[in-house]
Amino acid sequence: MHTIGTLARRTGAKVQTIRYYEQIGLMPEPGRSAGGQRRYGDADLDRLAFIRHSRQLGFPLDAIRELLDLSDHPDRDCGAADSIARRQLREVENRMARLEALKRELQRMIGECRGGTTSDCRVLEVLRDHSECLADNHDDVG
Amino acid sequence: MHTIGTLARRTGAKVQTIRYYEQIGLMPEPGRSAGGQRRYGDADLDRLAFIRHSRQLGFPLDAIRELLDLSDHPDRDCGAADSIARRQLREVENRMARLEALKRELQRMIGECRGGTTSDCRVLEVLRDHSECLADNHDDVG
DNA sequence: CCTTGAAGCTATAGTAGCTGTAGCTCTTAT
DNA sequence: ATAAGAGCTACAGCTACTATAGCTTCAAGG
Ligand SMILES: [Zn+2]
Ligand SMILES: [Zn+2]
Ligand SMILES: [Zn+2]
Ligand SMILES: [Zn+2]
Repeated sequence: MHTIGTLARRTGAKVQTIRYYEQIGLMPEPGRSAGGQRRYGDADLDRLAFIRHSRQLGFPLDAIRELLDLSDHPDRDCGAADSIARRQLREVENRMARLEALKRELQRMIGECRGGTTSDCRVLEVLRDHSECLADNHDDVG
Repeated sequence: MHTIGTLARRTGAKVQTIRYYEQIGLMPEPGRSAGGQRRYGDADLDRLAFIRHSRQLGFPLDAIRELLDLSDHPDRDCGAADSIARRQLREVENRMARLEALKRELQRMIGECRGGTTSDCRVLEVLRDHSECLADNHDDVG
């Protein structure tokens, strides 16, 4: 039996985060000690580790909910799990592409500034006027 | 004189977003019509365009607050503006590096899965056990 | 002048995923 | 018996908006 603090230490999650996961139904309500403190088993530890690891790989909580559900049913087809992972990969690739574009704009405006007063600042000029940008439209940052 | 809707159309911001910027002090309180509706001048339009453009380049609102302040004082040294932009560039580069690492892990786990049931799913195996990962620790996702 | 529909108003709650705080109580070791 | 440390609930706050409800104002057509 583990306390919530032990789970936190073993998984790297904050104590409040574990209670939050319980609140939103991602972690089950655990048993309680005589005094009302949470007591967890090894299965809870595994589940929390799964959640934290998935979060570190960027999966949103509702995707993790589905992944946990699949993981709880060992005889199902794994296609669903794979497609969630592929969706996450596409999401990561999209974000990277957007960031790459931002990076280029930032590098350019920083590189073009020759110092002086803010009235001559190339950085501020670009921010004032998007037509100074390379891209003709920036996608949403997300 | 422009209505809030005109500002929204001209800058791509939502009407509620403009009122939100006013509420947090990023946009000034504009004049009002006899009936109490907001009426903006061209300077407000420029300011909002500056804010939206900066947002599209990923600057957080408090950085934008500083940039606006610098932009409002044309005789200051532009070093401060440049260093805000450089900070933002570093932020973008960090995020990209983290995403690159995630991308590799996702690609690998997807590529290794040979289908079958969820008990054999390589994706779920990796999520269960971080030691299956390439990286020995994933940084925060942010 | 009157009507009508679009646009504006305030206030409030919700989004994602936590994190921090206040003011308690419980556990455990000495 | 006491005291430190950990746990408890409940709630506020974070970023940057977005959506809704229920109302009022504006501008154009008749
Ligand atoms: Zn400069
Ligand atoms: Zn631009
Ligand atoms: Zn699979
Ligand atoms: Zn891992």
